[in-house]
Amino acid sequence: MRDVLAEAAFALFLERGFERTTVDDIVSRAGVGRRSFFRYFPSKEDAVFPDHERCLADMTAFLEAAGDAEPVDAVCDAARIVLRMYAANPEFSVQRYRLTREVPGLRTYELSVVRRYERTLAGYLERRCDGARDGALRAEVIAASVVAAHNNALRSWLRSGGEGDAEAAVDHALGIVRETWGSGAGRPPAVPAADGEVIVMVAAKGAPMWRVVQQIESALGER
Amino acid sequence: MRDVLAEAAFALFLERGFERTTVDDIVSRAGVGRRSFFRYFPSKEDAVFPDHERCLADMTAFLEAAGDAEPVDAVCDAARIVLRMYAANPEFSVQRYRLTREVPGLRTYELSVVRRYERTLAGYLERRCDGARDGALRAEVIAASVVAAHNNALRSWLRSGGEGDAEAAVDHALGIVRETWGSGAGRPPAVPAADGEVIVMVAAKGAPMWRVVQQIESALGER
DNA sequence: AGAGATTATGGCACTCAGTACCCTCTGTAA
DNA sequence: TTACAGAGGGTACTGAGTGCCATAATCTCT
Repeated sequence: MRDVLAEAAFALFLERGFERTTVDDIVSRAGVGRRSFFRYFPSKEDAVFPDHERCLADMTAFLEAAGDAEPVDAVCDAARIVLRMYAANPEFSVQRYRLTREVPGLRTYELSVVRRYERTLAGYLERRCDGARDGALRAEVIAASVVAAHNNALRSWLRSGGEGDAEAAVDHALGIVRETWGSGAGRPPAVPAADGEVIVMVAAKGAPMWRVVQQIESALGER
Repeated sequence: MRDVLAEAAFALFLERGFERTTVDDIVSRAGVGRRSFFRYFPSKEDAVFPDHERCLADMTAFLEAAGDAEPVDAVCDAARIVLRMYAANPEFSVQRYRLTREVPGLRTYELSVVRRYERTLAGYLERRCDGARDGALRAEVIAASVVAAHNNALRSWLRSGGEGDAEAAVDHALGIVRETWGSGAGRPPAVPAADGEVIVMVAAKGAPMWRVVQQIESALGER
């Protein structure tokens, strides 16, 4: 029944637009009572995102099971759960994206959903950084970075009409975040016992941090 | 008149709560017609944030005038404009914060406002990184980081009841972002001509990037 | 099977935000 | 004075969302 309603709603939204479709239109197409609509969806907007609630639960469960994995890696992997939900139905996702772009009410609704993902990630990071200096701050900033990177890649995939490899695009975007916030987010693990190998780096004074990191990483990669 | 309405609305929201206050209540306290309310505020929520529109315009103007300042510094300074708006009326800001925490509709509205700030910052960064590798992606991630850091500090100041130095808290939070995304965001400037001074760093293989950056910075700071 | 309880669904009436349309009042220019 | 413009006010309407109750389907226990 939930599915019937969501399908009827989405079809009508595509035909006449979101705002020019009333709840009465939806329930009459679905052949159910008006009251039932609000039993399954607290608002008209919810019918456009019928699967986010479950996805959020998946993400929460994933992070609870994440154990002692590297925290930034864990939240990046958690973000990929969302991507996979979109990628599972490319046509639907693309149509919904176009709809959302045009309807301010849906944009706002989507923001509130994204915020919940972000809070979930930040909460996990905060737990993992418990007690570290600026733990909560770092957790929120990293979560925001992960979400922004994920959404940037996701949206450009959606804008392209669902062509190309969404996973690869998101991997690349998240790669930048991981490079930057690396494995030191939160409780910095003790520097692992080196096997004697060291890096010697020479950089000009005033060189931007970002370049420094890149140079170190490429040096590590070339070995 | 706008001010009269906003004041009447806010007073009632504090007394009875946001949802239990109707627009009719507001206009009758303000002594104006119902229709006039919607002339000044497109929605009931807007009456709670009467100054964001102007603040957004200020931010846009600031960034337009920013010229060739270091981009990350510029967006951090732009974010401080928002802080100053809050800090200008601590009592009001704190009360509004408490109200917003409790009313889902206001939280959502606030998200849409925050998003507009973020888009403004990201747009500026994108223009400044024009053509750089992953320019748009970096711009969005940096903007999200700045907003998250700013909001984290702002909110903890608001939670404390407006005590303490908000500017200092935000400076510290933004400092972390600047350390991280440094002056390399976007079009990385040519490494400045060094005056012969170099840094030599030794780190264990596998050391987290974040620690590496910290060590370099503390070495720079100790000189 | 059948009484009783529980749950899903439908219907009705209501509140209230937001909008379209039109009216009045006030000030200004010719 | 008339012509006009623009700010404010009033009325009626649409449509989302809610509370309440009636009804049908399903489950449970004996």
